[in-house]
Amino acid sequence: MKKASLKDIANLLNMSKTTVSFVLNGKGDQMKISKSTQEKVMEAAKRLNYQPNQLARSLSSGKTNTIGLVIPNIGDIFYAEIARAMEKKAHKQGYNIMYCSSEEDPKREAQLINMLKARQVDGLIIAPTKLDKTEILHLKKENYPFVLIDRHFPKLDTNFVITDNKVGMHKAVDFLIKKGYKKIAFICVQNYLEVIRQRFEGYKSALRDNGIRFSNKLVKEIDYFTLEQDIHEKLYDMLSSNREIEALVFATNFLCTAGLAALKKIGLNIPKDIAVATFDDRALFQLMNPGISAVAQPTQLIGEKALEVLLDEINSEDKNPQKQKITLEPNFIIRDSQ
Amino acid sequence: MKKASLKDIANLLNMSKTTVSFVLNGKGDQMKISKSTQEKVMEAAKRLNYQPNQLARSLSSGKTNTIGLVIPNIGDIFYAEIARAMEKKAHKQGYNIMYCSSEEDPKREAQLINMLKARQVDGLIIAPTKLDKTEILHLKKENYPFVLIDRHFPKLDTNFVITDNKVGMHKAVDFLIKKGYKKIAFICVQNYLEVIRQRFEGYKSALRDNGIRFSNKLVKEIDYFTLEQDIHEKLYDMLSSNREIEALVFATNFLCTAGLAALKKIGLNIPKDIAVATFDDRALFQLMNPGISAVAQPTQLIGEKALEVLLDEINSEDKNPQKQKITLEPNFIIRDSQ
DNA sequence: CTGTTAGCGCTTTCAC
DNA sequence: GTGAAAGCGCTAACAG
Repeated sequence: MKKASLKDIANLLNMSKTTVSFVLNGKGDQMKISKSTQEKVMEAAKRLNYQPNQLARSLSSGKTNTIGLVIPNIGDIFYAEIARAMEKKAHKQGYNIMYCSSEEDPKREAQLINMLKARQVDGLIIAPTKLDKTEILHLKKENYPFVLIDRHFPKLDTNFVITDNKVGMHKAVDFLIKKGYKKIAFICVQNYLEVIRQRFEGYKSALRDNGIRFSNKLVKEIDYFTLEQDIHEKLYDMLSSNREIEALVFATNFLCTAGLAALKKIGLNIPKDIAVATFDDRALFQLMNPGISAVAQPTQLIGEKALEVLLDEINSEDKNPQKQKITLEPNFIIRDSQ
Repeated sequence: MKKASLKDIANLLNMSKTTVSFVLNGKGDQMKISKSTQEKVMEAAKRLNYQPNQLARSLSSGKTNTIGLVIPNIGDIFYAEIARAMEKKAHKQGYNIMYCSSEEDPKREAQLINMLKARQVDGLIIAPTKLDKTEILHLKKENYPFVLIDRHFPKLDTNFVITDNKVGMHKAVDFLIKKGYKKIAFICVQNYLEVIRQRFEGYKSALRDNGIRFSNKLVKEIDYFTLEQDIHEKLYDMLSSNREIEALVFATNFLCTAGLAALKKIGLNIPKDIAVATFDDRALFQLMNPGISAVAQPTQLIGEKALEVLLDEINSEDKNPQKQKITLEPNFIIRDSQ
């Protein structure tokens, strides 16, 4: 049997589509449609198993009640958690999320954004992959509602929800120092993004606040593409030429996992031989032995806030409302790695 | 500036929408539209930054080129990998995936399926949460194209792509036994699905094949909703009251991660004090120390196959084609946890 | 080669 | 209280 449409049920009941539409949209009373008519409509709808066609509805109303989410990688638990929190909240407000994973590919990201726009999503939430702003500038120019998460462009006036990378790293390093560690090395990636730069700032400021002199020798930049090997070499060199290094702070979770593997190979014991802390928490760090202390970002809050900001903008009367710039504070989770 | 529509560019060029539509859809040559006209159209489209409205297009054509994917949990890497493989393949064929996570809630699942249908997705791929078949029966009755993954209903004639759970678990347990372990406990969830039942079968058949007597005492059912706590208590009870248990086999990856955390708290060393193996692999299990041996499902294949089957059905001339039932064989990956 | 026209299924204004 | 009719933006059969 073919799917029933508004028209079908109108025909069946010898009424107009208008009436049926009103009733089905709960505007029956408001439009003063008689109880009996309303009942007939509801009954027929149920009997025909009527399901409104969202496409038609959206085309007509100009609203899809869908928001698009573009993240670099669904497989990454960090983004998965954000997505989940967002979805839950969205659902409560009658919105659906359309997730897309750009797989860290800027081209794919651009495609996805366009696909979502073509599908007329009411707004976008994006964790941009690259420093390439063109796509974002486009959205801005078109006045398309969107909010950036995780990463943002300091010079652009856009909505964003990020975590305070500097503060997070400061917390970690400060804690180590208070624990008595003084020679603390900072391990990061080469050619780093804004995010990493801020973490670096946090590292330096923690040293400064505690009266410890910063030394460039304690900073190691690792090549992302030969991660495992490079980190092993650099750590080995640094640790054997500089016996006094007491702690390692990693700028990202993947650096930490690679670094831990390297330490294991080198034969160093945590925390006996060397202390460790990292930015970005992972289930792994909790399960490991010893547990690795980590700066955890408030993923749930990020997801919820981002959605909130977006819906604010979507539902705003103001055509071009003030952009909301939200920076959340991360937590340092203390485990047994120092 | 308002978004440009087909009509806008037709008006601008003093042509009909038809012509413009044909050109923009690449049917220009086929419709023998003059080169000059085509160029004019393309140029205007570019200049106006024309982006077709998919809603309108789909409403008119009856095709959305979107397929809906309903999984129990995006946060689960198992589904994330399936989704990713599927997405990649879909993209190549010009389809988009709309992911939805039911959060293991049957009500939510039903809602999502209906939402996706309302959005006129061309087909559905579903990892059903529960044993309640009503939603699935509905789809079947309506002849809506869909394929089940991961879990299925043996008695229903539907497309599905699953892995052979029994064989997978048999491989794991058999390996442990061959390694010399005899007292092997099976840890699963309460109220389990068909999937778990099959894994349980695999466990029992491996014991049987090796002449080991099955004991109910070695089976622990954990409450999904208080996982962490419950698994800790039950493992603690079991292991302290039954010192001879030599190995733990987990029925799912989340049971295993929770179980490992519990073992760590209890203070047991793997594999010295106790051996471990699990169904479902995760990156985590490889990174950990020791690496955890695991039955790996061919997630990528599942994703690709499921999509293939679905597209077959969608594009089939036959209104009610033969259902494809695909069972893939999992691998047991040996690491250092025994 | 290009234009006219009738939908797709729904919303909503205006009229009776 | 209810209906007619104009659109939303696009496709595609048909006409010329």
